[in-house]
Amino acid sequence: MNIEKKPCDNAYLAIHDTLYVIGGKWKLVILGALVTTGSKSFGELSKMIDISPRILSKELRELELNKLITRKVLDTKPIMTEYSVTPYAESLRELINIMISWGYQHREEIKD
Amino acid sequence: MNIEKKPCDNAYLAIHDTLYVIGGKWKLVILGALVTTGSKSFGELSKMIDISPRILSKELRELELNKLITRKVLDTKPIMTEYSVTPYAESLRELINIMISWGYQHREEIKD
DNA sequence: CTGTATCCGAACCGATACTG
DNA sequence: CAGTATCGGTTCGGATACAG
Repeated sequence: MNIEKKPCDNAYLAIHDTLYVIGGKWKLVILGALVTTGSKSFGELSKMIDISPRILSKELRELELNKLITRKVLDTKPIMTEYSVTPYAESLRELINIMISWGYQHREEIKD
Repeated sequence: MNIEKKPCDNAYLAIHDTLYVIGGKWKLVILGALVTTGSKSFGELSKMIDISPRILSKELRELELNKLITRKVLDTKPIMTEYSVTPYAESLRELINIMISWGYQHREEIKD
């Protein structure tokens, strides 16, 4: 997907691309949680953002594929994992912060 | 929705709120088109971003409800419309610009 | 031209049970 | 604890025809 586009790509196509990577109901929420509160285990994330394991698993896999997070298996018993944002994901920090403040602000705006 | 949330809202909930307003496959693409290239008619938007009329209509209605765009009916024959971003939507311009540049940049990043 | 109505397949996603 | 398998419901969205 998003391949075979004309070279004369323009702005809204770039937005399309971005949405393809971090769009959907959960990816930015997950990244936001990791960015603002640091690395988390699978279970911590699951509770924190109230998402079912099936979906969380899928989303984390996709984020990892896009090099936005890393998965580390801890040598515990039973096994535990640790998900962290990559340095590359730092490039999204500004985007995430804007989303957060816009969310707060919009809730006020809509009160009418 | 997104009402009845606890007052101790936190970052990922704010992101959730933002995504509720401008999330989905099309809203930011539409806003991006309007922000970067100015007001457009229904048909222009439809061609520009390659979206079916049914979806476009629905998305525009929702954006209007959230006070992000305005719809103006022109006194032509046959009738035409003009969709524009509101001043309020300017608060999203920064977000949109980041999305655009991130989209371009990510395409490079992923080339491996 | 600007939408709406209908149809219908695809994607999404939540719950739950279960394996290692 | 971490994650997968299965199931089923809901939403999404594309195509098309059509009405004002």
